[in-house]
Amino acid sequence: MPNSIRNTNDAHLTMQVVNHVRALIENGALRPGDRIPPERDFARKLKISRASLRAGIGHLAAMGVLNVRHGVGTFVADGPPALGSDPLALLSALHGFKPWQMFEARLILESHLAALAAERGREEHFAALAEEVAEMYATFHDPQEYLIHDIRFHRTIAEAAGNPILAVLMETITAALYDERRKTAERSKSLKQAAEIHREIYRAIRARNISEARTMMEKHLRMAQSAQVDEVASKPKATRKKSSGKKAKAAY
Amino acid sequence: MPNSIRNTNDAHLTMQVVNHVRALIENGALRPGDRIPPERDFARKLKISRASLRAGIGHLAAMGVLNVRHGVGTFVADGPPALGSDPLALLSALHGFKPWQMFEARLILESHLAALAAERGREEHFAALAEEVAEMYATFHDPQEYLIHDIRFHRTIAEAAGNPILAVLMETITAALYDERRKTAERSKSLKQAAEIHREIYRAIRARNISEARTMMEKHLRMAQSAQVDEVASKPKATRKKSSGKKAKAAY
DNA sequence: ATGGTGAAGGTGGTCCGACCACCAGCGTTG
DNA sequence: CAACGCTGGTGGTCGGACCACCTTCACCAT
Repeated sequence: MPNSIRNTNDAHLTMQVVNHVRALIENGALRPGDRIPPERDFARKLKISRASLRAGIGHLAAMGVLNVRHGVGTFVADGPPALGSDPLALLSALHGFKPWQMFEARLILESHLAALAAERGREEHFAALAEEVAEMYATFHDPQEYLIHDIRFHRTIAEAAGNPILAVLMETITAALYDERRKTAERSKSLKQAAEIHREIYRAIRARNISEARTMMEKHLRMAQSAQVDEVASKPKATRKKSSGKKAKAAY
Repeated sequence: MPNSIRNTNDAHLTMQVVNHVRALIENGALRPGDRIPPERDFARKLKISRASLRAGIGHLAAMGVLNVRHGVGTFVADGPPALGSDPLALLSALHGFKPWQMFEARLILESHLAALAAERGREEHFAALAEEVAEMYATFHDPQEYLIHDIRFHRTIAEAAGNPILAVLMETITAALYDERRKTAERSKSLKQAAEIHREIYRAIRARNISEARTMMEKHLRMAQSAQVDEVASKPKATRKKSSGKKAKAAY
């Protein structure tokens, strides 16, 4: 049985809810930021129980399409397109992604993004980039604050590249990457150095020097990688007691 | 409020379940293909209601980490790493991704993948690629069947590239892309032509000719794009009655 | 008036317990 | 020996009660 694409599992009703909402979005009845009806009403309207409706909403929320706020309501996601950070993190643990693979993926995406930004970026983007670079110089003594602008810088490049899909993919990877980075406060030494490179990237993009933008971005990311590569090696290998044939009665 | 990365919402208990399972996976207690305890038992073990547990499982299932089979049990995903196809399709509808952006993203990923495959691929991968190419030649009169091997060919390249993360991203995009493609049966004329190019890609990879592999893949994808670009243009623009200030009482 | 305070209503979150639908396995039956 | 059908276990659905959170607004003290 050559299951062509994907065995889109999931129960009937859950699927029904997902598709219903998808349809509402596709035909424009729901737009980013909009609020969906209260669960009780919506469930009644769809002729299903609230539990089933919630299952569907859960799926949409897990995929980052809906945004649920306790005591307020459920809304269609609006911010920068994103695909939930957890997914990749989970898959990472599941399939044993290596850090170098993460960096490689990021390198490929971001270098292209930089090139595209140099090619298609507009004045407003350049201004935003300059702003963030300035902020980085001003905060390289405060890793916490610096990181904010670092992220915004890369995010702005992705926006300037004019391809939201690539931007989403980049966000997904960097989110998974930062999960580890957030723990280790960077030395301000390398931060100042990083700010320098960010500035060069910015200049290359503004000058619409495509290959230079790509090259600089690659250089930057390689440095970032080697700077973070230290604090690894201490990952305890996943050990699993070879279940001795019988029941292992795991400690779930 | 500079929300750094993502506002990881979701309720307490749902989160608790997700993290619990994540922990089980990370420390090796759960591996791909394993089965998790029955919902009733698991819920009791975690001291939560079955409903809450199901909410958590729902999230994990939506992210493609768990695979629920009615009447059988819930399992940890094992197949080729994948990130659920719906998510991107949903985001697509939500943020109005253009087809050319999809193709651009795919082009970037797959061309790199082809290059990496030429660089790192092993004999076993080459053999599998040859197999699929042969199958394509044998089935170019049957679009349905052809598609299977087409997919497998690209998937094998991704595997040969040795970076599962990039493979996941590719799968995500192609899945969203095929959703539209499945509807339109391809002309066998172009399929035979496509088979030719696949063969050339294969030869380039086997010869470890990195730049040639990349170039051929780019060529192939560009042709595929223009071949599919026809059946567009008929997308009814999302119209939304500008709510006249009052309540619109939409037809959810 | 102004500003704080608390009650009310609406919304999502959790729980319970029952029942339905599906699947695999095994014994019975022809 | 093969086909049938029962049975146990598992996920799917239901409804309805109650909890937790947020917003609003009337009320009261300043």
